Amino acid sequence: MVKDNFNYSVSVDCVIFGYDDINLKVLLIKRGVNPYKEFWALPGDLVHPKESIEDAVDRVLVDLTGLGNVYTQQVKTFGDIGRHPLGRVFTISHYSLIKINQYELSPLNKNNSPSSFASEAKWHDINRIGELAFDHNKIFASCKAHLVQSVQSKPVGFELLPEKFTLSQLQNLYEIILEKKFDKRNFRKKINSMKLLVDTGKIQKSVSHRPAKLFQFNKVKYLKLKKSGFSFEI
Amino acid sequence: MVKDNFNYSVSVDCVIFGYDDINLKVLLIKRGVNPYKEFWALPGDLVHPKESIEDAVDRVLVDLTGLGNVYTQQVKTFGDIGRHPLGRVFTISHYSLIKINQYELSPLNKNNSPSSFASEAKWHDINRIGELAFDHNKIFASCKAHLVQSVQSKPVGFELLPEKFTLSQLQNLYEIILEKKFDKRNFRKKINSMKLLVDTGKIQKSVSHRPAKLFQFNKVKYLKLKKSGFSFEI
DNA sequence: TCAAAAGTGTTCTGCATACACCCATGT
DNA sequence: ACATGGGTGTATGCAGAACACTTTTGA
Repeated sequence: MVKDNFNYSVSVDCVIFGYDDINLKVLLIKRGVNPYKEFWALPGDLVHPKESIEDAVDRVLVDLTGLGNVYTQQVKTFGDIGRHPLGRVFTISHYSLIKINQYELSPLNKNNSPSSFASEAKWHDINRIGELAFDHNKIFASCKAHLVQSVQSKPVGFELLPEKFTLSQLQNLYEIILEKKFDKRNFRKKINSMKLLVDTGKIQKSVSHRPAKLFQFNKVKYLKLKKSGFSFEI
Repeated sequence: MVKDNFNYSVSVDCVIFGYDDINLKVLLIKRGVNPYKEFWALPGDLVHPKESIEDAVDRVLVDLTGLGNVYTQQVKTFGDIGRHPLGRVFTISHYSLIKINQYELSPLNKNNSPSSFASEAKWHDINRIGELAFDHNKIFASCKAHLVQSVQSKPVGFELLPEKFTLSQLQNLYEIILEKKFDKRNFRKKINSMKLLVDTGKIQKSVSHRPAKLFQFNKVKYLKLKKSGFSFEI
């Protein structure tokens, strides 16, 4: 293996999902530099020489959102010859699920940071993202499809909800991701039968209707159950 | 983006699964060169400059097995800093499912071919693969886990069976991959209810017991059904 | 008192499970 | 004739689906 074989570049791209109680959103940046200046794009950056793939993803997330400790899933690597005009760049796509109410837009355009490519960052409704830079529409589609699969067999939906949430919020989230309606009573029966939610004893405030109970996801219990063969299914 | 950012190398690695009517097997090569000389390893090669990821995988497969048109699934990209002693090499792992009876060992050590790393290629029982080169044990584990998931929601098991197969072969395959037993009558009821197999009218020959009917998987019908919302579930 | 969403049980249907015997072939 | 795996049906239980009304709050 000679030096000639080390001519490629590798990046990570992140599909950052959030849920605002109405729709599923994705956080996009508007590119302030060429190529694809003024196009909306997935946030991402090159993997640095002394950094693992996971560290690069975390760096992008922290830099853009200020959030660490975020649920992240590697999805697929894209490396078509012409996908980047400046050379052969492979990009390892990921999606992250964040609690949108914890999100605060970081100041952009810090030097040498992933968001230094960006002139703006904004949440977009996942059904209205238009034409993105590079092959990012393809990447987004892969990540969305992966999320749809994942949410049905792993309790990852909770990563998109606040710490304390109502059953209607949970149901609405599933309805939006899976694009189908659930019967309220049957949905609650199923969730209840898993015994993974704990009633916090608190209720919603200042809603102009009967306030709903607030629940929390018991992750520790889930991990124990999983070890003994339990599988989460919606 | 300057030249400095193009210092990495990218390879593909393939977990090639086969099924010999008894066990699930993986095709490994014994490395004839350093690093990891004499270690068993997953077949793989660098992605060439003018070649897509998929083409690189196909090249590895054709070179080693002579088989084209093989079911292949990208799984995960590994790029830890120390994973390759000669530099930063990212590897995009895949698994392939082949009909083991179509497989013929190709002559090894052709120049400039993926198998030029190899002194030997051999099928290994998936439960007895020992310590592999690089991080290939981790890669194998990922691919195996992905296969286990996949086989339960997609009809990929048929890729491991001959064109015409018996229901017992099919059941045994699932039992081995999922490491659990099925009831013969219930298994057949389920398979039958999907109406995806066609009775070829032929039967086994030269078996010292009642010969079994041979079936074929109707892929065209599956693809149609899938479009209208059908989902394969074992 | 009205509007809005929360919360709650029962019936029915269909699918998963459990289970045992006869059949066709080669030796 | 015997050994080996092939092939088949029924009864039971459980989980998913369909379905409507009362409750609690803010305005």
